[in-house]
This record gives sequence, structure tokens and C-alpha cells, in this order.
Amino acid sequence: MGQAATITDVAQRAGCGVATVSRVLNSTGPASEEMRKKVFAAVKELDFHFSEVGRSLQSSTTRTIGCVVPSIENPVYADAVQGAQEVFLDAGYQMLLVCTNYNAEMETHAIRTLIAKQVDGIILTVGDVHNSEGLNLIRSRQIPYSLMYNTAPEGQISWAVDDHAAAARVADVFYENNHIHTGFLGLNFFNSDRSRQRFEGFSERCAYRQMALPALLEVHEDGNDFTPHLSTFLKQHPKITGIFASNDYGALAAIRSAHQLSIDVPHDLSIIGFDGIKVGQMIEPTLATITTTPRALGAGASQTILSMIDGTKPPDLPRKDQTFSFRAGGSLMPLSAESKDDGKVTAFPPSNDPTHKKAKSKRRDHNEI
Amino acid sequence: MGQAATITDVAQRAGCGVATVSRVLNSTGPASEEMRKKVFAAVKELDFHFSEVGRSLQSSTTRTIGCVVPSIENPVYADAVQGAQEVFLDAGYQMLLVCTNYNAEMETHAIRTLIAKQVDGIILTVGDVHNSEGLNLIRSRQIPYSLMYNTAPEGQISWAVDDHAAAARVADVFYENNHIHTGFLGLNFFNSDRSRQRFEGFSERCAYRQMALPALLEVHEDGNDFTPHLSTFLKQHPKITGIFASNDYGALAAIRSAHQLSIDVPHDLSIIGFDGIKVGQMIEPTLATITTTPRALGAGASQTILSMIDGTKPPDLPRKDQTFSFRAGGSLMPLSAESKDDGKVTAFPPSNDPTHKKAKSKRRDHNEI
DNA sequence: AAAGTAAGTGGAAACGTTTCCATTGGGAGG
DNA sequence: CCTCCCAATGGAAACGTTTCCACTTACTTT
Repeated sequence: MGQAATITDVAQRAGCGVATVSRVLNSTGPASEEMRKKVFAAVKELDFHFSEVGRSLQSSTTRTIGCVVPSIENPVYADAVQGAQEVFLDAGYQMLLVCTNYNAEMETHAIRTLIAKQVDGIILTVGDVHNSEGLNLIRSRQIPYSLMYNTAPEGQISWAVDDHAAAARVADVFYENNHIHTGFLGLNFFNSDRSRQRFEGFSERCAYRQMALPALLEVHEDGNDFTPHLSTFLKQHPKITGIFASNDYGALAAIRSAHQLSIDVPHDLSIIGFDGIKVGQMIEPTLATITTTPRALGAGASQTILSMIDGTKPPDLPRKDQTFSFRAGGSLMPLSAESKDDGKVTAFPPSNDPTHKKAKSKRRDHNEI
Repeated sequence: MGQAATITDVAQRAGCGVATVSRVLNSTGPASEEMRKKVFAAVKELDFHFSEVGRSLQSSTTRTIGCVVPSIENPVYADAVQGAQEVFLDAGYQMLLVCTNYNAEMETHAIRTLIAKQVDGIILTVGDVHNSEGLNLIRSRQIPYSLMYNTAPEGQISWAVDDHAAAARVADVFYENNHIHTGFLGLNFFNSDRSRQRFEGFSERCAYRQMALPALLEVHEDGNDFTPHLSTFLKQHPKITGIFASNDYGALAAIRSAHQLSIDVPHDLSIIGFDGIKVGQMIEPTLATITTTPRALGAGASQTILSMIDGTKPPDLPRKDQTFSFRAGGSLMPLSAESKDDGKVTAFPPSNDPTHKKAKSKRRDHNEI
């Protein structure tokens, strides 16, 4: 009752050698029916369970996978992690999770520990895929790994959204809806890599479409007072009728700020987001956005790992243009075609919606406890 | 280069016994300066790292903690998990994560595996705290554990929001704002436990305040067509001026549905949510809600585990009324005091706010200063 | 009848550590 | 000069498995 029973205890109780117990329990090798019964009885009596540690030492396999992501507060990663976890669990693997908080040092340390723990594989999103100490460690050790959400350097595989193509798609959408003058709202997240890819893809396609080059509005995540930035930005670029935000939170913030500036979305300004978070469809107006499938990416990365481990054929990466899709929403409104030419449709001062004023003032006079 | 170097390799290379290597590397026991140098040199040359598996076997400790939650797609859990993970990482522990998808069978299986892996402790949120096979397993094995988000049965500790008290607080807020006739929107999440607690707490306090008893609107999460339900509900209970949703997503959905029914929030209907998710503040109107501190709960649970492991004094649980707080927001509007008596302020069908109807395109003119 | 086969079984090595214990050598105290 | 002690060191056991190998036994085949 004190310590957990070991295979030796079982053997003793069943009156046989440990080898026999192992064979019986793992169904490997022969055993008489009589012996099998005795062993199973002993197992039940002692409530025996294998020690995975002992097993791991002997088999030099841990049935554990490491997972390194920046943060699961971001639902994109959370979903990916969960998708991955399910696949692993199904295959009988457990998942060791580390969130690095976008910190390179932590990333390296985490990977080092994971290696020491002898994980059988690692799925990860690194900060800088071209310069990651941890990634080098993994590669030099020849541990199966798969990247997620990193644009893959040649020779490496990564389950990621094609940010470049997706952003180009947004440009197309704007074009189709006659928005010629656009802005890009770059959340200067720690993770500037993805954001930049999106800006590039967007700009290039704008150029290709002979639209105006998008104006760039860079913001830092911490800033709650985003409204003045937007105000200034829109004054500097009065022709802008559409804004592409580098992620949905940015889009939401933009909508809210616009609201505060009495700029109506989508009538005065159309907004498109990126990621397709759940709440985008629960608000008014609904958010037009690029939807992605984080779960699928996580699951794909897991399957890749698993197939590397057991030597089977890895799943094909999705075609680049299948890693995302555009979802229409109330935050995007088509402009009339003729507006395309003068690029200027609206009269200012903007709609002075009484609702919002009222709400605001009311809100003020019931300062909460 | 083939296999990873072991301590024996190091010993051989350094020309000493394994015991010496172990002593040097762990700074346990004496060693001559000369020997130390040789050992460190060998370590560097071979790029030696301890195998945690070997260590675990010998020390019967894995420096790994199990974490079992229903799902990290719910940001509440995601935050808690991340908070926990940080504490563990700081203490040199890794975290094995399992999401059970609210599935009891999976829960049991996960816990069983975790035990087999010999984790040093487990933090978990179970489906039914009074009838959890996994929990029994843990207790019978005397493994350190801490619950999260489960209301703790006597004798067990749980880091959880006091749903009952928080919901009562919502009733108070409604009362203070002269909302007497209220409804409760119960997301019949899989997890009905928490939802029910909230309904109870809310109802009881309503009774205590001599408000009308809240009408219950139960919905299933999958339903996207929530609007008709809300419509029917409001027609059945025309006096209702405020709705308490059992979580923020429900509140968001309610706001949206109200919108579609041309019911203005907050003028015609006030809404209060629960959880305090980030987006609640990014939308218009901002969401009045009960905010909680998932990270802190996760971190607390971790610290409890750690102190159980090393025998130090565990951190005190927060006072029940400190596990949440009310956050004001635009979705809640005070009613004038006199309305308290007749309990009905707004005409139904509700005001037909032109804002939402208007197709007019008032446009801004950016040339203005 | 001798030889071969196959099933059933247990002993022991190996996996990579830590740690107990024994051995060595040198310096200090008598 | 002899003891005693202590620092430095290595051998070996132990942790819980799996698996190779060898050993019975009881059959079948020549």
C-alpha cells in the first residue's frame, strides 16, 4: 500500500519470473493459460500499473511530444495546440506544453529541457525561424519536429497559413468591392514576422491591381488609446475607405475606435480582419475576415511528427491557397463603381449617430461602484 | 555522434568513474580541481546532457506536472493553464497538458496515463467533482493535486471563482440600477455545473432583494439561430429589462440577437456577462461583466502543488469575494428610479432606433481638420 | 529408440542515473 | 614512526522495464 507495485511484486505474487509477467501483460511471447490467469489476478490484487519511466529508460522512447508556442492566450495558438493534442492523444502520446511568451531565451531553454526529457518529437512555433538556437539543437539531435505558423525555409516543413497569399486575397476583395484607397493596420505584435508578410502580400496585390498603395498604420498592442492614432491616420490619408487589420483583435479595436470617432463601419469605413476568431461573428457588424483553421494546422503538424516517428508517409501539406479563406461580414461594404474614379465618396463631418452619444453620456452618469 | 552521450562516455573520456562525473556535475560531494576540469572538458566535447529519464528512474521524481482541463479553446482555461505553466516552469517543472473535451471517459484515461507517467502532481478541472473516477485514482495514490474551477468539496482545495457570490453580485448591480425584472441566459454548455451555480446565486439574491425571480432561458451552444429564442423569451417575459448571461459569449450573442430584433442594448435591454474576456472591452457597447482572474487561479493552483511537493506552506486561497469583480460597461444602463415600481420602462416592441436601420450613407470628409 | 521441435519459463543484462560503501593516499597529531 | 582522519575516487547496487538466451518438458518425427 505504501509504494506502487512493480513488475517484480507481480511476479512474486503470481509465482513466476518477471519475464513471464512482462510477456503476459504485453502479449508478447507465449504463456500458459494457467500462468496468464495467475498474473492477471496478481495485477488486479496489487493494482499494478506499468511505470512509464522504467519503460522509457529501456525502450529509449517516451511517448511524449513537446509543444512550444508563444502563448495560448492567443486563440489561434490555443486552437492549434488543442488540435495537435487530440491527434497525439489518439496515437497514445502525451504532450508537454511550453509557452515562451515570445521570448527567445525561454524558447531555447524550453527546447533544451524537452530534449533532455527525451521527447519523441517536437512541434513548435519559433520567433525567428532563421535564427533559432533551439531549432538548431533539435536539428543537430535529429529529433522529429514540425514547425507551425512559421514560414518554412527550404527543406523544412511547416504547417502555416500562407500569409502572403491570404493578404493578397484581401486586396482582391477590396478591389472587387471598389475600395481603391486602403490602409494596413499592423499590430506590431512581438511577432512582427507574420504581420510583415501580410503587409507585403497586401501591398503587392494592390500594386498589381493598380490600386493605391496601402498606407501603413503601425500600433503597439499595449496601447489602449488607439483611437487618436486612427484619427490622425485617417486625417493624413483622407481617401482611405477600407482598412485591413493584421489580426481580428486589431480589426475589432479599429471598429471600436471608428465608433468613438463617429465614423460608421461599414458605411464610412470598411474593415477586414485576419484569423477568423469566433467572436468575429458574434458582434455587430460581423467581421469580414480571413478565416484560418488552426486546429487543422495543429493536427497536421502532429500527424507529420507521428509519421516521422513510425516511418510512414507523412500527410501532404495543404495547398497554399487552402490554408485560409475569406469570410464576408458586415464590416465590409461595397462601394458604388463610379466612386472608384474619384476615390472620394463621403461627406464630412461624419454621421452623428445619436445612439452612440446617448449611450456614452448615460454611461458616464452611472459610474459604477 | 550517433547516440547521445551518457555519463559513462563522459567518465571514460575524462578518465574517471561515473560517480565522480555525477558528483562534479551535480556539485554533490568532493572533487579535485583537476578532475573537475577534465570532466567539464569531456562534457563540452561530447555535448553531454543528462537524461531525465535515467534520473527519474533513480530518483522516482519526474519534475513533471499533469494538467487536465476541459478545453483551452475557452480562454478562461487557456489563461489558467498558461498561468500555471509559468509558475511550474519557474520552479523547473514541465507541464503535461490534456484537454478532455468535457468527456468523462477521456478524463479518467488521461489521469490514468498521467499517473503511469509518474507526474509529481496534477492540477485539474473535472466534470463532476463528486463523482470523478480519475480524482479517486489520484487520491488513492496520494499524488499532490489541486482542483481548478471546481467548487471544492470539504477537505479538498480548489482554486475557483465563487460563482454563487459573483452571480449574487450581478443581482446587486441590477438592483442598484433599478432593474427589477431580469432574465438568466444559461449556456447549457456541457459544463452545466458552473452555469447552475450562477443561476442559483443570482436567483437567491434576487429573492433577497425582493426583485422578481429571474426568468430562465436555456440555450445550447451549437445553436446559431439564437435570435428566435430570444424573441420568444422576451415576448413571454415582457417586463424584463436586464439579462444576465452565464458567460461572455452568451452575452455577446444576446447583444447581437437583440440587435437583429431591433432591440437596442442598453437602452431597451441591459446585459451583463460573466468571465471578463478581452474582447468584451473591444466592442461597442462594451460589455458589463464579472471579471475573473484565470491566470491568478492557475498560478495559485500551481503554487499549491509545488508547496505540497516540497512540504512548504501552501499559499492561502483567495477570499471568496476576491475571486471576481464587477466591471461596468456600456451594455448596462441604469433605469430611472421610479421605473422600479412599474417595472417597465420601455415600450415593447422596442424603440426603432434609426441607426441600425439607416441605409443612408453619411460619409465623412477627411479634409476637415 | 533416438533425435528434433516447439512451447513455456526464468535468469540476467541493459537502459542512465544517483548514492552507498570501500579503497587509496597524504597530512596531522601522538 | 605509528595512528588516525579526511579528501578524493571508483565499484557496484538500485530504480522498473524489456528482451535475449538458455533451460526444461513434452511432443512429433525419423
